[in-house]
Amino acid sequence: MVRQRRPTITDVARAAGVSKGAVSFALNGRPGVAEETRQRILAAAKELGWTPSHRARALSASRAFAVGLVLARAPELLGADPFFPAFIAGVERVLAERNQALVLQVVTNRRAEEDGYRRLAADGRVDGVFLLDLRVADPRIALLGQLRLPAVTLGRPDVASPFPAVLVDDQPGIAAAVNHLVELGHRHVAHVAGPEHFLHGAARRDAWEIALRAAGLPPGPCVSSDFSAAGGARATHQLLDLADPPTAIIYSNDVMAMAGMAVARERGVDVPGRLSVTGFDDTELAAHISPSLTSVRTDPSGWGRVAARTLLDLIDGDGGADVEMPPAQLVVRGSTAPPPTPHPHQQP
Amino acid sequence: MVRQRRPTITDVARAAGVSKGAVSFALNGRPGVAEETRQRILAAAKELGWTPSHRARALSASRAFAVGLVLARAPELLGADPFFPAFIAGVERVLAERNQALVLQVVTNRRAEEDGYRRLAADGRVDGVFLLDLRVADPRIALLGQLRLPAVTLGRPDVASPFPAVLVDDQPGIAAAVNHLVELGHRHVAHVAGPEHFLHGAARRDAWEIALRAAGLPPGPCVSSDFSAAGGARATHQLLDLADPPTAIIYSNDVMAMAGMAVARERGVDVPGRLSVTGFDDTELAAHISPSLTSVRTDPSGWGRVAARTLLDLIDGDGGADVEMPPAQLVVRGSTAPPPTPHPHQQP
DNA sequence: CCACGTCACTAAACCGGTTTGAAGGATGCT
DNA sequence: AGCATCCTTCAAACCGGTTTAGTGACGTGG
Repeated sequence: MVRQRRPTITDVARAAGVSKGAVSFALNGRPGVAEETRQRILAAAKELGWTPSHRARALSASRAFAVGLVLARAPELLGADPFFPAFIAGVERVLAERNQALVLQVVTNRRAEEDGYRRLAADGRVDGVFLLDLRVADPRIALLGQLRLPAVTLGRPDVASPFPAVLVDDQPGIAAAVNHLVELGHRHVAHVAGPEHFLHGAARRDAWEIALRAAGLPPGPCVSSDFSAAGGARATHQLLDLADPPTAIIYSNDVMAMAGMAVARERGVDVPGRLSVTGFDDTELAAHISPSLTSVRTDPSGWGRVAARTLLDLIDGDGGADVEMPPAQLVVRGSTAPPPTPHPHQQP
Repeated sequence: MVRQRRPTITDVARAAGVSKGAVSFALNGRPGVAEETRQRILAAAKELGWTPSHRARALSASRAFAVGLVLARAPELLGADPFFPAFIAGVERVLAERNQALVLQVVTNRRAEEDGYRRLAADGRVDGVFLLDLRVADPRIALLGQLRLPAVTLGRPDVASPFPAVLVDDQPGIAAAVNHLVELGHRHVAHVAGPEHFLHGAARRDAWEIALRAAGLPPGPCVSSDFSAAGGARATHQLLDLADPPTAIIYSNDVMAMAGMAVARERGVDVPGRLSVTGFDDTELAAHISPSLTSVRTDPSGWGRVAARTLLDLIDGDGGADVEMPPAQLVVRGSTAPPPTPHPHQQP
């Protein structure tokens, strides 16, 4: 026999010989239902294979039981970015436990991004959202406030924000990379940054500069790029074209670092013999290229878990406090080494 | 003045001096409403800033207005896989046009994957799903049939399937890679395959074998791996350890190919001088490593668009036919070259 | 002048849950 | 015995849309 229609709460009520209300109370473990009746109801529900309709519940509770994520990425970057899938995986783990769903929107430019949030809010598809890739003076903070959509930011915004933040500190990782290079003897350490309008891009740039100054060294040249392989290659050419090229380059992500290593190689600049290179993210591939890439290990999946927990707590009305994540760690591999020894006549 | 509560259809009806039903008819462009009245209603709606509640509509229409995607990936692969973000971007583009949402579930093992589909179906969160990474004798086909959940498969299943398929043919791409290598003079072409239980892994392996046989050559050694950099490195060591190592290796994805190139380099085997290498996916990084990677270009974003269209049409009751996608193209770069010339005493 | 069809619109039912207010029955206390 | 109290249960309202059945006004043809 084929089940034509999925059973409703009314069917269960009829089967158990009680009212709809009683079924609802029994299912949600609320007091006011005799234990014996509760058991009878639950048995009837199991018998009929009934699961409460998420749609009906959503309407009744005025809740979506879902959270949203709007992702704005240039199409060419989407595939290469290791952050976003891992972040989502972490988010999912928490959502699954709490029976919530993740509604994803991928857009390819900023204008569409704000529309994405608007749509999620207008439709009431989600109860809250994640705010990633914070930008300088990010307009989305105000937008979400205006849309009355709870949110959690990844990183601390540079504008006043009513939302809890999951604080990821890139600074120690970059500082560790700088110090590692300085200890190896480098005095001329350049940086290939991410886009300047991203807070994390700017933060890594600042961390690089501060760490160098703390070591008593002038910051070397810095080139802003876009996190893509093509961009990393371009930036590397720029740096190596300089009259006084750096002996080490700190890249703001692994993809640019890998492209940079290739550029160096094509130009006959040995890595790490004549140029040391560090990445950021510690992607799986970083350990498996040649030379293997010294990089800063981050934990996007862990951030996702914490961000999800924070957001759900915020939606439930408790919580709302910032959470500090452990700092990123430097993983030293084969792409960093002492700088080339100076020419003999320069030695003391 | 702060708007406390979002307006409902009742508010609009009252403002326009009509009934709820009239508002609904006007909004949905259905006949039976005088043009003048319709304008008045739409004006009132705009005035109040009313958007129909997606939740109420979902309950009433017994539709979720959303589609689902359950993604099963080992955690370590999540970041490196260029396919999935691009696919989703393509999907999103179509969904946004039609005001549908994408509900994502990421799980890390198969057991959880089936539960993922079960949950999506039980909650009625989605009206249909995408079925990716088809496996040999894939149990999910039967499961979805049983759950009465419309689906679209990416690739043609090897079991009877009631669902439309978006047909992606990896075969021409692999064949082109093989032929390219054969034309360069290679006679000993190995393959590093993806996991055997994936249909696309098996398909690429078969394509490699068939193309070699068609060229009158015996298939070289084949090692199954897991699409990860670590796996690609292991497989490459295995192949280079052979008494009669191949002069070319066709990898089933770019990540493994890149790791393989690194292994070769570490072992002092020049690429492409002594070993030619091809990848699959044509990730952005492929063009920016050294030597640049010859690879097979695929179009996951295009597949996503077509898959989304097909699924939405299926849900709407029309369509249901398979769609054939254009074959993948070989992109020749620096990692392939003629094989090393044989030792003099072997020459005629 | 009446029967009939058409059009514009309304009232009410419906989707499937949750929540509230009240009723009924058992128990305890005086 | 009478009354307050507690527990269990039910009926009905509610969430905010869509859809159907029905009503009144109007125009037309016989």
